[in-house]
Amino acid sequence: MHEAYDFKAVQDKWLPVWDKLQPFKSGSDDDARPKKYVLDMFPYPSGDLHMGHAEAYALGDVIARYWVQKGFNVMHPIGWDAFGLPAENAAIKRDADPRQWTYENIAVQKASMRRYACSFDWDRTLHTCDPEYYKWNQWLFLQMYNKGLAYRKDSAVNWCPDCQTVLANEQVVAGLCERCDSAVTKKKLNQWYLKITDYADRLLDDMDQLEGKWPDKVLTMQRNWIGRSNGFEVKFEIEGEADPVTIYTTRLDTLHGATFMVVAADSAFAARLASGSSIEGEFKKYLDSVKAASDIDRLATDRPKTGVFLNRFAINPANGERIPIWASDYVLADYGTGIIMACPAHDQRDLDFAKALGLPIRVVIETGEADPNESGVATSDYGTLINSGTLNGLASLDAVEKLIAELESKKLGKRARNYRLRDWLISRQRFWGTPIPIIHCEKCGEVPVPESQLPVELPSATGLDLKPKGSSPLGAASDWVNVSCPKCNAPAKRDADTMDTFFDSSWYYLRYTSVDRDDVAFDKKAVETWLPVDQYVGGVTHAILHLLYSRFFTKVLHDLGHLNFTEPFTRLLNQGMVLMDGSAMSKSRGNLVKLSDELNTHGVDAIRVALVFAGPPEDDIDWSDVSPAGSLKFLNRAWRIAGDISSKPGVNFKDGDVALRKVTHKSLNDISLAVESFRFNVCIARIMELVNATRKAIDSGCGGADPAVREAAEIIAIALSLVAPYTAEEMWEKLGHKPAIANAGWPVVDPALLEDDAVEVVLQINGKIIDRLEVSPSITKENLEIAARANEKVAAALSGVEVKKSIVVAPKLVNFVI
RNA sequence: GCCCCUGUAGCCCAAUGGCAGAGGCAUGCGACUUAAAAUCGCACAAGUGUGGGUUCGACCCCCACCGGGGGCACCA
Repeated sequence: MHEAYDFKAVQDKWLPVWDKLQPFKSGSDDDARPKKYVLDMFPYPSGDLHMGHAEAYALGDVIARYWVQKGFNVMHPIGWDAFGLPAENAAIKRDADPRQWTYENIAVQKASMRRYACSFDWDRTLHTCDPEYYKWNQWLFLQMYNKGLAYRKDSAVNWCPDCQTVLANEQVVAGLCERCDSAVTKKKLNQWYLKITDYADRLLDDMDQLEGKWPDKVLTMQRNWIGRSNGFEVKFEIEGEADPVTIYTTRLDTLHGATFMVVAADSAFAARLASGSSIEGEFKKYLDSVKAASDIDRLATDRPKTGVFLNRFAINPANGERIPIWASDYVLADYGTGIIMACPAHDQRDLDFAKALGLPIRVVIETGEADPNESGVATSDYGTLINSGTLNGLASLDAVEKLIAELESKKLGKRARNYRLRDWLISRQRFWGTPIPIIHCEKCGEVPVPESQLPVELPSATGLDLKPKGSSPLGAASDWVNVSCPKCNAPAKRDADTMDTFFDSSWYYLRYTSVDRDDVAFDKKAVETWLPVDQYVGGVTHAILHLLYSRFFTKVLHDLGHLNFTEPFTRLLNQGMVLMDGSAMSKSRGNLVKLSDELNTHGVDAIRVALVFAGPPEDDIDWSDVSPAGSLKFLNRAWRIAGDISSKPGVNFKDGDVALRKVTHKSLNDISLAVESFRFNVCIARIMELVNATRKAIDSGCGGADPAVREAAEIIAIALSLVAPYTAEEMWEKLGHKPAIANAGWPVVDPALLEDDAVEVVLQINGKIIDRLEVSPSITKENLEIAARANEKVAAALSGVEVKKSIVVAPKLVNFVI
């Protein structure tokens, strides 16, 4: 009778030992070993860790621990994304300082991570809410400010009425606040922006080097988000205006079909065209109705088109035609020039508008499809030009070339590009974030805080009303906000807004290299040693926001001379979500599975194994399909093997049972391949297989004293150390070794043992299997065919018939076509 | 509406174009037990969503459709 495996005792036994040995402390910058930087997305400290964290960190851990075993100098750090609204909301509820809530939660999560046995280097950790960290946010902001990459402007911004703060475009999902699901409205405000649009082309083009290393899904999402469009700008004269206006189109070939012009109703240009004219009242009424509509209304695609005629006319430069100008909300003020030429026959939106308001529709491209006048469906394919004067008969693309040449020579048009991407709005009217290091002086205007005065620390929250009210709570901290101008010493005020917390996370991966430095954001040599990140692991929820911003920051810092690379994350793994009964776990849904409960019931290792084994890492896991009890059973079986080994450590494995050794080395080979290709579920299946084979060898094969059995057990322990570190360490001790198994080294596969003595070859006639044959794996094609023809059943089938073709794949199959 | 991913035993999942099954869960039977749980052993099952095509040969490649998931959705 075996003693029972007591996971609780094993956990309590090894944790303090590892704390002392620190098996995952990364080496210094001049370590001779090749480096690997494995990075998990850092958590937001809202309460304790949950199932999603458990999965993500288990996966990252497999990778980090594997490279440690392989002898790499691995850096695997963790920190906390510690600024943000939840801390502030919790503080408001409890009338406390957000600091307290945040640091308490960090302590809770850190303790959980230690128990969860994450292979983090605890000497490299950071909290973005520490002044030692956000000082460098401010420094970075000023670097960008000095380069003109951070600027202020007035514009209608996304406003969340619930959070009482502005949102970046990326934080608005289908018209709703991504955080609280409130309907987002527009508000005219003066705000800080980062000029990410300057980097649009590079952000797009550099994705070529990420191809195959990042999930296609993420690359596609980023490409869509940037939304580069290649087209043309064309100037149109306006009757009664001195200067022509410019429109943007991707379909220059349809220029002759432009039967009207539409300007964005909420643009300054529309207001100017309307002002003082007879339709001004009507226009204002329309504009008011447009402004009242929420984003959700605007986004409804089946919404009927509306607009108002501005009683003005433009001249189509292609044919001199006088076309009416309308204002409508289906044209966006902040894309292109906010003015379009409308070609209803070949653009569905324009067609819908023309039909709704009774405007002419002229087909100018013959595509062979039904006439849009009758079908109501715009024909958007390229084709042959008609109704287009001298261009008639030309193919679309030829017409474009001819037109652009003419327009260019008359300075009426040129090739142009547009992007869906907008500049990144970073100011937030909240307390718990990085203060923007700018002082507003009546005389000098915006004055950057001198570098020597950084950080601009947040004042104490005591006495401040943190409740959202549309302006930053910092504005009320009079001791803090009132300062003298660094330039002229006159009384001035600090900028009271704080930065979007995505600013914090856009460069934290650089800071890990230099957490103990207070004189620089990051040490150049350390960064050049460790970066770029070799493997980044995190949720697909950050496919656009965080990953796009981080790529942007890396390029900016590169251009400023601080980095020698332009992409921060070489490889990216997106783990799936952990669901319960088909939907995301949440307290309100009542389907929340508490991680701490599961850990108490089944132990850390069993939970880690269960999560990793549940399926491919990028797939969602349904917890109702997961069996932590089954995982614990498996760990038990593995652990018992260590107790059944009766040979001494150091015994020569070469003297062991060859059959088992072959299984062992085949498994080892498969395990390595599976880990390196992120098929961690397969990796565990292979370990299970090896455990089963070893069990059999002990019970009914070569027995527990055979060196091959020890070899198998040691390889099981080391492979298991990637996923189930406690069980592995316990096995390692039982096998007579000293801790830590994390540093045992990855066993080397003996290629000679991967060769089978004999393999089974399939014999087919016309693709149908008629027999099997045992042959040597090194058999030649010729010999295999001879052997196949000699087979009784084959010979019988082939006798008297003509073999049209024989396919011989050594050493797998022979197929005779008759 | 457009684009992408996906569909294999009751369930989760494996299978460089070459014997559909590696592993697990669940289930059934047996061993141990006074009994049960745990444990151990054995067994069970699909012809790969549907219809075409390419190929000597297709879960794998191509086309269409169906179901599931995701992204984009007035960006001219």
